[in-house]
Amino acid sequence: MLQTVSARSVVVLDFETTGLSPNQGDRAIEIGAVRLLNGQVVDRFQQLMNPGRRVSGFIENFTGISNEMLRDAPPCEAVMAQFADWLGDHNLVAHNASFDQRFLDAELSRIGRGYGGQFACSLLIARRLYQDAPNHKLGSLVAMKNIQHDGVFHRALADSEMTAGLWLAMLADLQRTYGIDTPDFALMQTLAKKPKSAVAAYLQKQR
DNA sequence: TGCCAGGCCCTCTTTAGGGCCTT
Repeated sequence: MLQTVSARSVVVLDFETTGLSPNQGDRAIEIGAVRLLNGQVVDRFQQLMNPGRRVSGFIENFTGISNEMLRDAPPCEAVMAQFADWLGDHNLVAHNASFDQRFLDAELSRIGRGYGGQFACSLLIARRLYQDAPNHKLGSLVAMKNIQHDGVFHRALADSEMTAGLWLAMLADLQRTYGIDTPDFALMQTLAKKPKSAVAAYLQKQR
């Protein structure tokens, strides 16, 4: 029964970080996530975390997360342990998932934790479904698909909510445009790997 | 000292280079 629930619900994840690469010493400073079940947000997770060092002025400006805000935040290790418990074995979605996966893996590895779910990338799927979009940045796709948002960008929970909205919009377009009744997670993962030229034919076969 | 991401994807490609995305 748990497996059925996990297969149908996904966690949409977003990190704010000190930089682009955990391999270069960058750390997470905020995690935001929503759990989607049957097209609805049924749970949320949001937490700032103290990476143990000061963040750059660029990151303060980019995210609006200041060193002062992080000073009293719990350490990454404590937050990530909470998140691992919350995440369980759910599958994951993120915009440019390879980025968030690298940080999730790096932060969980530090505390000897892991996760059982798999990732799907909303960026790779959007590049295939919306091939004529001017670009595939999260903010641009949110505007193009008229996805509701509160005007906050580059904060973890706000970005995860918008990514969740994009995910649902893509599922709806697969139903509407291609007649796929219940596009599941595995179909989305497969779609993300298809050559763009093969997308239409692949989706026709899934009807 | 000086350097510094990584993966996808296109093309003036594949014995490579550069733009797009994420912070």
